[in-house]
Amino acid sequence: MSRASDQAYDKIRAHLLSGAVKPGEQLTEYQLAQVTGVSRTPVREAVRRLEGEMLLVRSESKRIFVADWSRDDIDEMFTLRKMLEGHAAERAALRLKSDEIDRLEAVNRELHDAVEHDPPDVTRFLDANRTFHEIITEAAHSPRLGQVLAMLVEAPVVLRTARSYSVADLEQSARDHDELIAAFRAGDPDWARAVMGSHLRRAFHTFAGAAE
Amino acid sequence: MSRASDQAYDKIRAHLLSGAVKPGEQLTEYQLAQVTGVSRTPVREAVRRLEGEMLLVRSESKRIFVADWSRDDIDEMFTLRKMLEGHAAERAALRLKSDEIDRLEAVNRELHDAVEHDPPDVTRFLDANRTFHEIITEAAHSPRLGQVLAMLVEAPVVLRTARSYSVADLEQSARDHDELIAAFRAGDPDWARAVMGSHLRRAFHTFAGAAE
DNA sequence: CGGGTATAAATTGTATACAATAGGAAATGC
DNA sequence: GCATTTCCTATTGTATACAATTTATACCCG
Repeated sequence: MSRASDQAYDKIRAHLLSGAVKPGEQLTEYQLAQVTGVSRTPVREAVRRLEGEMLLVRSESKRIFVADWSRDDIDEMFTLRKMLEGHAAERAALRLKSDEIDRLEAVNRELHDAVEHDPPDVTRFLDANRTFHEIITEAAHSPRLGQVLAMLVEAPVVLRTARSYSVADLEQSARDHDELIAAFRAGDPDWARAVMGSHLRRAFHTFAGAAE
Repeated sequence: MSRASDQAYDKIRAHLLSGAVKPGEQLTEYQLAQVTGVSRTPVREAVRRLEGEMLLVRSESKRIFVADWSRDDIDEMFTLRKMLEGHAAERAALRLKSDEIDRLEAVNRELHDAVEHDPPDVTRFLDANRTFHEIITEAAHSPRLGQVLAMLVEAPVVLRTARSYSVADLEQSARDHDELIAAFRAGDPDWARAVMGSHLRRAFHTFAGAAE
């Protein structure tokens, strides 16, 4: 994509995920143009993208607001992710080559490290986690699945500042990934789907706690 | 919705679905601005939306092309729809009130009429079909599911000009809908999901024939 | 001729000015 | 004092000019 609108997208997204702006808060194109240092034109494109990812929403009168997620919203979203990522895991189990699984293992080692750090490095955890899931989605060789998931995956992360991740949750996530890798090595699609399902359901309860 | 960008969206979309432009064909913003009668600015927004719905794609160098769907693409898309609309049907079976089911019946009568017309009125069929599925998605009360499905549902219709719908296919579709309505009346989510699954799989084979 | 390079054309990307619209505040009437 | 209308301001929407980038063409040299 274009340079300025990408820049705007990255900056606005980072801004939202940093927690510097609160859910429900209004944003204006002008304001975002100031912050990102580009004109309103590319800002508009970035905003549209972020709307697509449901990090921003528009009021009836087209004003821009930071998305505000209810517990039901989060439940719904994880239900969809469970379906779609479960499917992705199934396909990945049938397609992943051993060197790709090696890569998953490397990413998950990184993730383990982030968890064992004191205090746990949540940002590094989230980055590694994202990469881990992206590799699986990628391996499913299903471009539309990838596109659809892209708009679902990041959304709840906007809430991350609202909660303190418990070390136990992070550790369990890392262990889920370990088991997922085992399922991939075994080439067992049913196993992979099942692990992915429980992994995401647990994640839901972690996030849901933050939205009460 | 008389905003220029909405106008542009509707016109471009209709243009694509009319079959006036062929899959793989390049379009330019300037050209689309001429056709739609608005400036490039709203055209760009419309194009971005249609990209999101995967009716348009961009080359590596950001040029705009009419999406070209392979048989595998269509398969993948119907697989995703089966998952997501199956889920929607399940939820709808638990939530639909009898007056809403009445409405589904009315829409499906319209659909039957379109099929029995000689020759079958494919446009009316597709409109009624879209409405039918929208009511179900709506009844699922899952906004994100709705958003995700919106980008999947229309896409293969761009291929419709490439095939002649067989009357048998259309009739079977109408009967599938009848059975779906029965499942809703019974309030049986499993039945609803199963019918939706076979309905969409059949639809896949219908469309897949067009993409060979 | 063929290949590579310079040049022109086509296309998308960005900034900015202005238009349209919605929201809020002030003024008015009762 | 409260509701309603009017006007002003804030915000989004559109057109257009220009910049950047990519593709196509023409040209030169071997």
